[in-house]
Amino acid sequence: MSFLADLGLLALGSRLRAISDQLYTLADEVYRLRGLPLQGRWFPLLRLLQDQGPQAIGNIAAQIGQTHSAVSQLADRLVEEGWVTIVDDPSDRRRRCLSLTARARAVLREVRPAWKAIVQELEQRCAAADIDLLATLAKFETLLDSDLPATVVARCQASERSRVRIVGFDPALRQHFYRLNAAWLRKYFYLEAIDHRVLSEPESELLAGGGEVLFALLDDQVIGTCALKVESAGVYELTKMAVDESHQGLGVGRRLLARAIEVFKERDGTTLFLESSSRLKPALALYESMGFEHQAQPKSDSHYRRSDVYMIWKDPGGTTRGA
Amino acid sequence: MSFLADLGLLALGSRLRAISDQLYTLADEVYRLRGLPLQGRWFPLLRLLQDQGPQAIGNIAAQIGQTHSAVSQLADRLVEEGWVTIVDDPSDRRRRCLSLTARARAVLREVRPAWKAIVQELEQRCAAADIDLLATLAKFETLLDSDLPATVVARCQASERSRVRIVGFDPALRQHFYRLNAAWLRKYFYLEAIDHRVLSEPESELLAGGGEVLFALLDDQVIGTCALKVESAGVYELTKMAVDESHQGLGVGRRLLARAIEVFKERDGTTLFLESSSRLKPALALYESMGFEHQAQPKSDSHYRRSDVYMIWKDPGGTTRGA
DNA sequence: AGAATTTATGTAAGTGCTAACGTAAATCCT
DNA sequence: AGGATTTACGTTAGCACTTACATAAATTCT
Repeated sequence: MSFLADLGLLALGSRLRAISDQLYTLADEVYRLRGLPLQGRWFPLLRLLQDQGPQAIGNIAAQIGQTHSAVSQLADRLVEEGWVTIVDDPSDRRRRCLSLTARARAVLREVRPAWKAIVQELEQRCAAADIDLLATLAKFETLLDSDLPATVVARCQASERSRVRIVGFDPALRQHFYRLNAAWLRKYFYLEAIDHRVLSEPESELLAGGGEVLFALLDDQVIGTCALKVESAGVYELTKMAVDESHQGLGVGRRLLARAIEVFKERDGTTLFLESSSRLKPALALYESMGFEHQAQPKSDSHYRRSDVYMIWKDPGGTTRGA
Repeated sequence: MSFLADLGLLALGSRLRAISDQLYTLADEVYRLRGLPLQGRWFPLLRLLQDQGPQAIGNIAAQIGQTHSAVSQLADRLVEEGWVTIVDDPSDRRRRCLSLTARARAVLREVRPAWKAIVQELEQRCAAADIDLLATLAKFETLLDSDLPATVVARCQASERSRVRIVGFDPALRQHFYRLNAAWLRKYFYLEAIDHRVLSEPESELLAGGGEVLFALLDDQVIGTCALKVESAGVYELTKMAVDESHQGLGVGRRLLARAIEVFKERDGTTLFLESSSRLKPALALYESMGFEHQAQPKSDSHYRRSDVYMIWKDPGGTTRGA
């Protein structure tokens, strides 16, 4: 069991559930020893009826934090065992009001001292251990209220963002250059012959001519890539940009692009262009934000049938973004 | 839901269970958003296998605080879904060791950042709320360890003891004089004719002759009774002593007896005797401890067929016990 | 070494709860 | 007023877990 404790906040669910079960069996054991024909799990419902009089099922469910189904089923059982009766609400014939039987009220009067004893004993032990569990729990509950999952996921992404590195070509990663590009090409279009050739042999098709292939790594995982191809002296094409679908939204594309532009500048390129498709809205938005400008007429000698967009990079001045 | 909070420590079980469920759905939601094919409930098992290598089922159960059945069933499911494999332990052919598949290990590597994000977010929020939930919980867990139910029941009894009052005869309680005595008589013997007469009409049979009938009340509930009957001038018989079965162990009998002796003294009685049966060991022990002494030969003119014990009270001196 | 006990696990049945669906009654909307 | 929506509840199926029992292997005890 100490393993769960070692895991800390991660195993909190399991630990709390275990404590919860312990508390229920504590109550059951006390009831049994006192000869009270009661079950610990009935407590919230019975106590609610005792404190606040007859209640409709949905109402009870809301107050004790369970579903109406649970209350409905429990109610059936308690009726069977003679603890509550169900009367139809005359003012609203959908509702069924539960109320305690005389016997239940009598037993509950007898149970009261046991409840008191449980509370007192727990309070005393908590005081001795110098903890205020109720206050701590109350705060913790409110802290779970707001939109935790989204916040956690955002935190995940921030951490990933900081773990992403952009690196140059490495033969060991060649397969990923193919894999990442093939994935999106197959999704939106289809692989053309030229794609297959370039993706399979980046060394001869791109690097040999003075181009570059970049990879984005998340730890040791390849999640994105893009390439620069030399079309003619000083004229570079940005191409074969792809980011793994499950890692989009991390800004990987932007960083690949920024690095490609750096490379282009380092090599004193004169023109940087790209060809794309009007169907790829998010990609186009990225290109625009990085300084690419749409050209009125498409490139005359495009290699791709899918491309209907032609953009040329204009240096927007200062470094828009660091690496 | 605030109803549960109002109940404080009593509804702790329900609240903890609710929080536990919330935490599981938090984890599930995070996994879903990150595209991880994992369930929150698998975490303790998978994490254990990841941290400590292949483990036998019983071992796992002990570490994660569940039954072996639960682990066995979960294991079957995880095997079906390709997360773990089961290999028989060669050194002990009863054991089946679970170990992670390669795929599971890969996925778990990917999950790690999500775990980290969850922990960090919760830690941050806890810090902001100025609570140390883990420390509080750890203390609370140890505080549940020792024998709580028995302690609580003892506390109940102590409280009842302080709420017990001994009162004189009241016509409104006459039925209880019959009820309490009939209960034990039917259990150990049977009602003799004389019993029925005395129990039905205590006023004429006991009080009219200068006797007394005492009742023990727990709040407004009659849980014990006993009577003094005048046999002849100054000679009193202690009789019709009965304590409700579910309220024995509270010292009610002792207090009834003590009060009866007081009454006997107040009325300047000369002899106080009782008749009983050797079968009623606990009662005899009480009589002895209060100063009654066994007589060698039984009373010659006993009214009861069941009685084979005859005791006479000898004042042990100082007041043994207050009321 | 053989019998008795303990240990490790599987299986079946049951409990407490939820999600998802369905239905009747009430309410809202012109 | 009459149709659309909402509300209150029941029902079913399923999950996670438990208890109780069964069984085979290991261990202990003479």
